[in-house]
Amino acid sequence: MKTPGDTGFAFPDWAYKPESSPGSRQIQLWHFILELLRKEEYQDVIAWQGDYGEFVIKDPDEVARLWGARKCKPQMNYDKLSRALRYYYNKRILHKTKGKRFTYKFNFNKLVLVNYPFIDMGSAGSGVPQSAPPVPSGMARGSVSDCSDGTSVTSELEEAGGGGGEERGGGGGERAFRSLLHPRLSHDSLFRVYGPPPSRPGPPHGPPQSHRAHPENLSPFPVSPLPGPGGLLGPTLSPALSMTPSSHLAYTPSPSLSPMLGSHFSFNPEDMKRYLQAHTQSVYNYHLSPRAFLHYPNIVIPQPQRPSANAAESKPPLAPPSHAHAHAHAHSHAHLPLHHAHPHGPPGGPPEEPRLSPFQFKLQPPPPGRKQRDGPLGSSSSSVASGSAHHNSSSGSLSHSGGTPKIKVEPISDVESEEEVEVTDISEEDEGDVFAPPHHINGFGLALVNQPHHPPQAADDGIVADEDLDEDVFKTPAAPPTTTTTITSSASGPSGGLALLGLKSEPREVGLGPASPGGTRCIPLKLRFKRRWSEDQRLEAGSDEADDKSRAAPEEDDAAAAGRDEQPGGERDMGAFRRAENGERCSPPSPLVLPPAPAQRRVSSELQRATAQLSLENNGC
DNA sequence: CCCGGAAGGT
DNA sequence: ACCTTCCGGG
Repeated sequence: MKTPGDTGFAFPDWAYKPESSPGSRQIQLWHFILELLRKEEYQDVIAWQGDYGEFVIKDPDEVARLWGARKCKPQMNYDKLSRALRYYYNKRILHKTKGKRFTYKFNFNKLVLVNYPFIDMGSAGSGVPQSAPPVPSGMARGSVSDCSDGTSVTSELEEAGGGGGEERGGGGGERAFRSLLHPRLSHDSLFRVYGPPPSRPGPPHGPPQSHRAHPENLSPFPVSPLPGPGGLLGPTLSPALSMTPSSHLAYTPSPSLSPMLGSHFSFNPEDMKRYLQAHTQSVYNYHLSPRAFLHYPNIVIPQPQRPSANAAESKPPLAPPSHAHAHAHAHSHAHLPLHHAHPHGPPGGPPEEPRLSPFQFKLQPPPPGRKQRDGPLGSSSSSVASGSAHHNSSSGSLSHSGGTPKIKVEPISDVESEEEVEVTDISEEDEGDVFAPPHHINGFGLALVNQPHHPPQAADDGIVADEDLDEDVFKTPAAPPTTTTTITSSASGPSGGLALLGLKSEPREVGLGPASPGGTRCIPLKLRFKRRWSEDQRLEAGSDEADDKSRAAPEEDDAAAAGRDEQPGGERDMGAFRRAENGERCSPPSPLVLPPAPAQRRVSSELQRATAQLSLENNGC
């Protein structure tokens, strides 16, 4: 298969780097796409379709026009826009779904937003049913504390599901969890679950095509773009992420959203803590690699535990009971289906005001898989394919070597292959400063998550040897361990900074206690990481991109989806661009935002929020 | 259509 | 960095 090299695994930096501070940067195309995807108004123009993260541009000219409007480039057209999209291939943000016209797919596999868990990819509307992640308190417990290391996510999950949920009484919810947690099922289940969107309730415009969708749902992997006989999936759903079902679960979207929206940021340590907690949990829950923490190296995250206090009521989400179907809830590990969603379908709904989103992602290119031409001279291309290599070690975070000519390597077929992770940056950051500037935190990033699927040892598929993978992984940068260590050790005072939570958290906090039995529990951290990583890799490898055809193995992808829309009204062409709205987008120094978030939201919710945040509504050229 | 190189802009 | 423009090739 692919070379080991590709192990990659990790998430690309770009995914992670928040960058842009609130006001600053310009909107990026992928953000914009995501934004459009999340709004129902644009369903006829661009919509999720098929696979997770896959979307189709139904009206290329319109999309181009919108983009051009946003960027004030009237000359924009699909040809140009598509060129820009192609650049994303290299960055791995997107890839093309071969065989389908105007169809692309976000490469969010396993990506989760980490830094700011607020993404909202969900549907737009108001409440996306799925949006909320359950994460009841129980989850929380599970998540982090399970084992001493935080790493043992897996077990946690299991536990949660099986054991103890407090929630059980809730009825269906429990089930859902289980599935979620179930290691094996997890992926499959995940996928299948949401298939049926409740069919958009009130599709304002939407054509009801969705019905057929189901057949596919079952299959974990929709697999290729072609859904097979049937064809497409529900149009509105966003494949990208699955949200949790949650209707029953009580998760509350918590106010967090609001905060962001409101634009108030707070700097309090408390808030920070919460935020961090949330983050942590997310990480744990989703099995993020430790790197996820890198962003805040010095911070220690408090343990997630406090469940719910707030959660309870803040947003009434959704959930019309009725439609929610059983399937729907299932899992969520990573994906949420989003879109469609409005519970009530408020097409006309009152437009909420638009908010701006302060944050944006910044991307960075991961691996250079590409080549660039050497020089003008033309050494005619040597195509060396060598490949292997990649950077070596250390740290240098940046490649200082200026001169090295790059070889053009063809990316091995695709995406998957390379991902090298650049650890470097991490290290940089970690080590770099202890005190991270506060704003550092701003921004959210994406991180890869592992899905829990299999228990550590079992490699069902037999895809790859774990060890090998591990090695690769580790080899890359050695950071992980280090990181871990660092984190752990650093516990610091709250004052200026928060302390990072050690990976290991104590169980007691959560209250979970010993309940967990998992087998893994006591594995050393390192091992765990390794395992986890291995798994990840394995998954990734498998999954990859073959979207077209190859993928048989299930994986999970997540994608982003859209989230709540903020203004339904007609923004469509006209108004939107022109109106000045608050114009706040530029908030300057924003410190950080701290959402009170309940900590445990799942990815989906995270994504949702983030998206929301992204709201790129800028206008005004 | 789709792919990417190249040059240029911000 | 991230496109935007242009363009030859498949």
